Amino acid sequence: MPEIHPDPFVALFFEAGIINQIGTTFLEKRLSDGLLASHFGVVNHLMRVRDGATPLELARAFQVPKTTMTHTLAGLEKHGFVQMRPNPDDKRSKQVWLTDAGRAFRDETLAAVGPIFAEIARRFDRKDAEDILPTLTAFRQMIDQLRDEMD
Amino acid sequence: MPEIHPDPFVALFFEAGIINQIGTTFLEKRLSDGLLASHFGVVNHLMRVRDGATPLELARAFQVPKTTMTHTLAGLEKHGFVQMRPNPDDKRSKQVWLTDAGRAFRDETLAAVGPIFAEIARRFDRKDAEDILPTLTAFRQMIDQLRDEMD
DNA sequence: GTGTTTTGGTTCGATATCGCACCATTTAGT
DNA sequence: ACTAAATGGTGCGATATCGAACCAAAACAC
Repeated sequence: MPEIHPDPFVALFFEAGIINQIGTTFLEKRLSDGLLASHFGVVNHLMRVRDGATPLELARAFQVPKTTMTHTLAGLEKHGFVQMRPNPDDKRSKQVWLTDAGRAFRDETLAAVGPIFAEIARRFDRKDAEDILPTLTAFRQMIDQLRDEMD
Repeated sequence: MPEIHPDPFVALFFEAGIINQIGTTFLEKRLSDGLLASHFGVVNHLMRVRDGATPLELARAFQVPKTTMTHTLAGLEKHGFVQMRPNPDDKRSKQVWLTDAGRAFRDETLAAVGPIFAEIARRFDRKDAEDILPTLTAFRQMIDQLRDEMD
């Protein structure tokens, strides 16, 4: 099943879909309770990009509808991983802050998936991955922009 | 929000997730009724890779659980886009065959998304996409293999 | 300043996704 | 052949996802 695509852009979307699917499965197999890849994604983002982000910023970062983010955040709050506070700059808005439990959750998850990434590094040339990354990121930014222009 | 990743493999999964998300949204905005990207994906696969594939083959091609594929196929059948027939080689199994309506659905959808890909091609160097594709595909194949070895 | 529009967020309902348990058939072991 | 294990598929239940409608606050008219 070679899955030959006439258009490289179509192929890009296809490969992204499969990689995402497999990556999500990898991650969720290592998570307990009712925790999902989306939960980890948000916690990770808060830790590495900006703690105290607003729900809408998070929704945009992951390109999901804001209703989806509301739901994900409710789950994180129920687990005690984040705390929602009012946004001092805008009374409509909120801020999402990590708790110690949230940081611990992130560390544990990273530890749990560590072996997978170690195995991936064993099987795939790290430099090859680094080489394609700038182009892939540029592509993502471009369609991101295109999406913004379309509503 | 630069979203800097320490590990290029992590970054690959991240970019794949966003690209998949945006691509799915692009596609589904152009679909009517209750039709989803997953429906189009299956029909497209049947047309371009192998008509008469079994449900399990399809599930593996898209790396989704077989229950998900059962559900997707039920939707396609309800729309009259595919027909399920018993597999003559294995009485447990089935074959999924496209109908004329299914082929028409695929053509209409391709026409509907055509302008998006035209715009993408206007904004991104096709050669750049072609250049990274082999590495991206190799990466996908590797994690695909890794996943198989892990259950 | 008052009315209009935009923006941040939630509620609600429909349905997609997926794990678990199950059945039927096929394959493997001996 | 006969049992055990593996495989293809479905039913069911829980929950994630997402669009539509909504509310409140903010930004923009003028």
